[in-house]
Amino acid sequence: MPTPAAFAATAALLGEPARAAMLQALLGGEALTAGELARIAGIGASAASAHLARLAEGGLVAVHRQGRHRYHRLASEEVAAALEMLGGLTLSVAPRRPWPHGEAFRAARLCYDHLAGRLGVALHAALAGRAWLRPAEGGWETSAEGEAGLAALGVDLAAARRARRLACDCMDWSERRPHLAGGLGREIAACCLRRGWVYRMATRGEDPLARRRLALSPEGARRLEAALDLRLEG
Amino acid sequence: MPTPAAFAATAALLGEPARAAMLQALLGGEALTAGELARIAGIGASAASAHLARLAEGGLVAVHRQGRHRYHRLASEEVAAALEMLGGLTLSVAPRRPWPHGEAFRAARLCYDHLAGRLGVALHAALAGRAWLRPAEGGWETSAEGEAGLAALGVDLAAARRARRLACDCMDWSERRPHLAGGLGREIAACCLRRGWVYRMATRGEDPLARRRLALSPEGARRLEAALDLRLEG
DNA sequence: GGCATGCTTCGCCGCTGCGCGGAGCGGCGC
DNA sequence: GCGCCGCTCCGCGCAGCGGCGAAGCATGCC
Repeated sequence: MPTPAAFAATAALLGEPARAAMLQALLGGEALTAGELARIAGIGASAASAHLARLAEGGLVAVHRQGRHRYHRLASEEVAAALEMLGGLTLSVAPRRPWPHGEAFRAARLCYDHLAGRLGVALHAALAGRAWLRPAEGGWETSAEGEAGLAALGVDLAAARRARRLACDCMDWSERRPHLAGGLGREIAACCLRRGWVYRMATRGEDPLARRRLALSPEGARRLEAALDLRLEG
Repeated sequence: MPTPAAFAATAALLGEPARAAMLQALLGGEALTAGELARIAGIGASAASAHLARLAEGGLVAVHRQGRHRYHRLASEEVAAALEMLGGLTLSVAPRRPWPHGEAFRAARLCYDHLAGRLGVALHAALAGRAWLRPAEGGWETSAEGEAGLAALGVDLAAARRARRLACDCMDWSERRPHLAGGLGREIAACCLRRGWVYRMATRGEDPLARRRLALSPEGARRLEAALDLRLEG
């Protein structure tokens, strides 16, 4: 456990409206430029630059320069998990009027780079319940059936294994049960998006939350049910 | 997902050193008076009072007056889970020099009112692995064997069922796997403490973190191994 | 009743830090 | 080369917040 001072320093980075807006936008998993983030946060370029410098210094975002743009993304999935958890806490301690994205968010969304919401939780339960995954040190490992099944779905297992962790739990604030994160969570999400089984409900627009909302296509529902007996009531 | 402003307001409550110190102290699960918290945070009584009022207003702590004392505790286990997760994030983004409690904290500690660390994670794995628990809506439910086994250990199942949630996961920052929270998690911890199977390594002292550290007694190790085949390398 | 204790309220002060505008720097395209 | 664009650095002003001490209120003890 860190010292209170170090803990507070990290929390303070999240506790400022402009930075919070930027981080929430980055939870969509896309890398965004400083200018986009400034517009999202509703502040000028210079203020945004200072905020992003502090977030990078604090290890919460990673920067990647490309030409005259600077692309920012969350530094790790720990950051994403903490943001999700704090978002859930905020909803539970400060029950506000229903937020426009609330219900749709609960069905299916991206949590940084992996699937969350009822879809993500159901997928996690199906993978563990059918023994495609089994508990391992620090998370989960794939079983033989799991490897075969995932490969048949088109998941890039080699890419998943290159991640720092193959598979681990990420707490889902809306379902209060874990969904799958780690390299495998990322690759499953990438596979579903690539094959059109799930798709973003908005690809552009100034609202950063809208881009995180996902919908399951009929094809996707069919394939997931066939492979994993996964059924969503929605 | 909350609005960025609401999210930031909650995070800002955590992002102030004095408040962070108070909240970390409350993670020990004991209710503390305003005066104790002021001393822990190293500030005067009036400043502490203002901070505690804001924490209560924000829904992070609950207050219970008893005579001329005001006892404060964390408002819910969601708060505890978020604090633990942010603590883990802080350690991972700002790897500091080893903190005196670091290693001992990883072995066994209290996370608000339930067991955490290697002990907590091993217990969770043992309960699920031996099918004393099975997945349910919003967390876990007990199986018939589980109820018999837990009752034989001396866990007060009736008290556990009175909680808002019987059993759910709480992410363990040091092990990166879930341990057991909810009413059952609380009662298991209470049972182990009551029977002397685990004990606090410090019951008094100004260091709030020291009180969270737990040790497993030889008797406790024996009983848990007999009942659940639970073995800790330590 | 009288006094000590625990906590809160109030008023004040000082500082941190957020935001802006302007200038500076580097990359890109005509 | 020149101009445009994205981003960063500098200096300024302002506001919010955290800290303290003194006073006020409630509770408990003798």
